[in-house]
This record gives sequence, structure tokens and C-alpha cells, in this order.
Amino acid sequence: MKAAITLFEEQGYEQTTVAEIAERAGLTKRTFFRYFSDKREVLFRGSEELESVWLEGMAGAPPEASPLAVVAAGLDPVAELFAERLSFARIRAAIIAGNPELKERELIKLQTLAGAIEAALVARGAPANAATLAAQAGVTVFHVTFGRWVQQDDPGAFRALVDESLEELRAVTAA
Amino acid sequence: MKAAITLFEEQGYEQTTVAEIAERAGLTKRTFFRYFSDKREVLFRGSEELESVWLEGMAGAPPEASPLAVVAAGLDPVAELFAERLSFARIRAAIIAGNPELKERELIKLQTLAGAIEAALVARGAPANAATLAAQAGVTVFHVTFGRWVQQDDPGAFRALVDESLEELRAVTAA
DNA sequence: GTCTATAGTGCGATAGAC
DNA sequence: GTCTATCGCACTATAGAC
Repeated sequence: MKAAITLFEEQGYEQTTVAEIAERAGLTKRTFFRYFSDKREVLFRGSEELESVWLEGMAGAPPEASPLAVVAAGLDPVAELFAERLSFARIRAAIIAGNPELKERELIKLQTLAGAIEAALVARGAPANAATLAAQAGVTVFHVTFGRWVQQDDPGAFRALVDESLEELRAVTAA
Repeated sequence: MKAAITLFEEQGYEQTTVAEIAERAGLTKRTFFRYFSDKREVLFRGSEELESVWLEGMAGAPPEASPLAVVAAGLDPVAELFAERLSFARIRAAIIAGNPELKERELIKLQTLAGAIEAALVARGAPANAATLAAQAGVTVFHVTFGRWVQQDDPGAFRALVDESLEELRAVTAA
């Protein structure tokens, strides 16, 4: 995975073949496809960690919290996780932004994440419709926040940016 | 495009080659790729119409309306457009639901749509952050509503389902 | 590990509209 | 004549089957 990202940075994503990645990592092409279902997937392993951390954070929220509050609670540990990874996140974001296929994959990952959050909300007893909308709203807030975070310089700013976005979302939907 | 959808319905999306589609439509593979940048794109031509209709609807909203109200106004003509197309929408939705690549493409289309809506809100004078969030919220409401609409039997129910989803979104974000 | 099918591209040739 | 659409063919990369 390190090999892949280095090559993507050096030569661009499209210009890097799976054979090259495998060679640099000391693997065969076949083995690469055993680990990653396709070339894009190399850049999205981290999203599994994001999901599990987010869900853990939600589990710690008080039982009476509203669906959106539960979702927001999941972003506390996410902010901690991200605090150490701003420079990596930027490289990755730049690679993804430069390639439509990768943008597609990112969106499907976010959608998968929204599905997992929704399921967790339902498991906590939230009504289905509220769970869907709160999960989607939470992922939107995350996505918007992430975009702002990689454009500024303080690795620790993630949590504060989340709160800003949440507040703005409330303002927008209130009227 | 008709040829493509028929074949996808008959044999499945993955089992249908571009060569087959082209043949049935009386074209060559090369010409197919002149019209559609890739095989997925056949199913998403309609999204351009969705976007233009939505934006038109937004243009008709009163100047003092809140960003989300403007976005919601765009869904009036969208509901009219969809009223005639429930059966087609179902077929298309089933094909897309059965294929991860197509789900990815759908999400990127929705994201593009959100971008256009955001730009239109900014052009009307909305603040950038509010525009981003209102556009995202609007597209989420659309997506959720669409999913509900294809699961019921009244083609004209789209607008009412939009209002339900909007109300639920307000309830979720309020607390 | 090799081989195959398919998606998708580049480029020159061709055919018809004006 | 130019312009535009389609075609034909050779080509690469990927995904998966054997």
C-alpha cells in the first residue's frame, strides 16, 4: 500500500499499473488482487478503520441522546484518529481529487459508512426514517468537514470544524 | 440507450457487452463510445435533465426564501417530471442496485448535482457554507425520497414523499 | 502463473451533407 | 471543396478463469 501511494504520487494514479505496484512491493499481480479487489481499493483501506472508530464513538453516547447527537458523538474519536494524519490525508485527497474513478469510490465508501451508521442507530432504537436521515446528515457533515480540514494547517482542528458544520446544518434546516 | 436497457434487463448488466449493445442499436462499439464515455453512462443520461429541471424550479423561488426552501422549490418540477416515469425508474433502479459500479456512478452523479445546486445558491447570494450544506441536504432528501417512491405504487406521490422527508430532516437536526 | 475476454483508446479511412 | 459522423482496426489495461 505504501508502494502504491508512492508510485501514485510519483507518476500519477492512471500512469501506475498494478504490475508496477506489485513489483515494487515484492509481490505478484495475482497476490495484489488477493489483497485488494481492484486498483482503487488500495487507497480506501483506511475507511474500514474510520467506520469502526466512528461506530465505537457512537456506542459511548448516552441512551437518550437524539440520533444526530449520537452520530456526532462518533466523530470525537474520529477527530483524534485524524489528528495524526493530516499530511497523509492531503496526499491521498489530492490523488483522489485528480481522478473521477477514485471520487466515485470515495462516495461509495461514504455511502457504505452511512449505511453502517444507520444500522447502528436502528439497533439503538431509532426510527428507520430518522436513522437514515441522521446517518446521511452525519456523513455529509463529515465530508464537508474533511474537505475544510485538508485545506487548512492545524491537524487538531477537525473537531472544531465538525461543530461549525453541525451548527450550520442546524441553521440551514431550521428555517 | 433503449437497446442497452433492454439487454441489461434480459441478461444483466455485467453479462451484456458493449459490442452487443452496439449491435442491437445498429452501431459499432467505437460509435457507442462516442456517445457514452463508458458503459455505465448509458443509464445516467437522464440525470442531466434532472439537474436542469431542478435548477429551473429553484430559479422560480422568491428571492427572500431560505437556501433549503429554494432547494425544495426545485423539487416541484422534478416531481412532475417523475410522475410519468415510475415504471422506467423502477427498472433502472433495480439494475443499479444490483451492481456496485453503477451505484458508484449514481453517487457521483448526485454529487455533481449537489455541486450545481450549491453553485446556483451561491449565485443567488447564499453564503458558501450554507449553500454547501443546503445543497447536500437537498440531494439527500431527494435520494431518500426516490428510494421510497420506487417502492410504492403511486407515480404522483413524489412531492408528498419529499415533504415527509424534509419534515423528518428538520426533526432530526433540530434537537 | 498463463491465457482470455472485455472495457476503453488512438488514429486513419470512409461516407454523406452542405 | 470542407465538415461531421461513423467505421475498422490495432492496441493497452484489467479482471477473472483455468
